[in-house]
Amino acid sequence: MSDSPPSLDPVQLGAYFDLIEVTSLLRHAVERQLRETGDLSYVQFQLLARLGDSPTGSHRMTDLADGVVYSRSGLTYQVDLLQKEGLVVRAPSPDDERSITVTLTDAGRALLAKVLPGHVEVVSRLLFEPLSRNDVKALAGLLAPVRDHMRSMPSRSAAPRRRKAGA
Amino acid sequence: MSDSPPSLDPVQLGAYFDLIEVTSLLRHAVERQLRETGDLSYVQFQLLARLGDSPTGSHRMTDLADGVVYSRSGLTYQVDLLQKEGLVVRAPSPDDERSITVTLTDAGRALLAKVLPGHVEVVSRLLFEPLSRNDVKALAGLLAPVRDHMRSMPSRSAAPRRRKAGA
DNA sequence: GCCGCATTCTTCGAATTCGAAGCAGTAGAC
DNA sequence: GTCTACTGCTTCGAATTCGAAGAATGCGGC
Repeated sequence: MSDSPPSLDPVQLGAYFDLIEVTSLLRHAVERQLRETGDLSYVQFQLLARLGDSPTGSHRMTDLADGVVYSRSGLTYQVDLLQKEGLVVRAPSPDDERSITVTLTDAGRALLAKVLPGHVEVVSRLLFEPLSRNDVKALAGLLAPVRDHMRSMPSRSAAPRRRKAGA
Repeated sequence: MSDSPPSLDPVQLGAYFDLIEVTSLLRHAVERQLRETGDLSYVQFQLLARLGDSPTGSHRMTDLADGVVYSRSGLTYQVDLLQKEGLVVRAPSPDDERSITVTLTDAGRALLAKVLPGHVEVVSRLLFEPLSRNDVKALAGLLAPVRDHMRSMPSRSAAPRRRKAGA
């Protein structure tokens, strides 16, 4: 009951607000650049980037969705779009017939290469310009544990599917 | 023109990715809590919170939109919803007939008070649990300049910004 | 005072987003 | 082998989001 303070202290509040505000602004700016340069949304870019980072150039649908924190159905929609543009290919997984493996095509890799410089430029200018090398190191050092912590938290509504008329 | 490096160094990349990932996860968790506790979306909560923070309990539409980094039309839609629920009221601005002043109602303030503890709880648990007091201080110290920097950047093909410090 | 242009908010259409429900494949118990 | 629960993906409907265009007001120059 009284475990959690009724409010955050001012420093926490500031950090929280700034975090939300900074990423909102950054996302906005990045989105515009991606739209102009390669007609991509941010999610689409994230997907291509993740695939590009993979040694095999592919990932399962579920892993992609979890990776970019997106709904399954939303991912289906986005991968549909990317496939229509010829940027990725879908193929059934060899070891598990249920899984779909999404793979980056050459066109996808090319588009990624085309948008990347501008993307880097925006992020550098907006996010990193006011930060020294040590600042960035400190920031990374602070955020990594938070990310791990969040990823390790139970999903809080991991309610297993309900049986109808159970009980 | 080719001054910008072709890529970010690994530390920068890590900080950038973690930033995006952390806020995505946090937003997701917060959104669920708000939906369950008060049937509010994150944007709606942000709007109520901003109004609640204001000494007068009100803001102009434009300032709200800029504050939460949202499109004008999107804000119109959201304020419509909030007004239908009786959480805010719209009134023409006294000094500028073009402006609409949005004001928090008692019901809005009550709902805000109702959801706030749970909100604080989620943020504390997810974001601040792995951080020491000094960590939080450091994080706030790093993000504030970035926020200021981003806010001061020209919007890159948007309307000429109108900076107003006073109020 | 009057005109041209900027600012504010809304309406509109199109695209995206999510959750719930459904289908198919897999794994473990017996 | 067969049954039951679970996982992975898609379809579907409803709600949200944005940008462009439109209507109304304010501002500056003349």
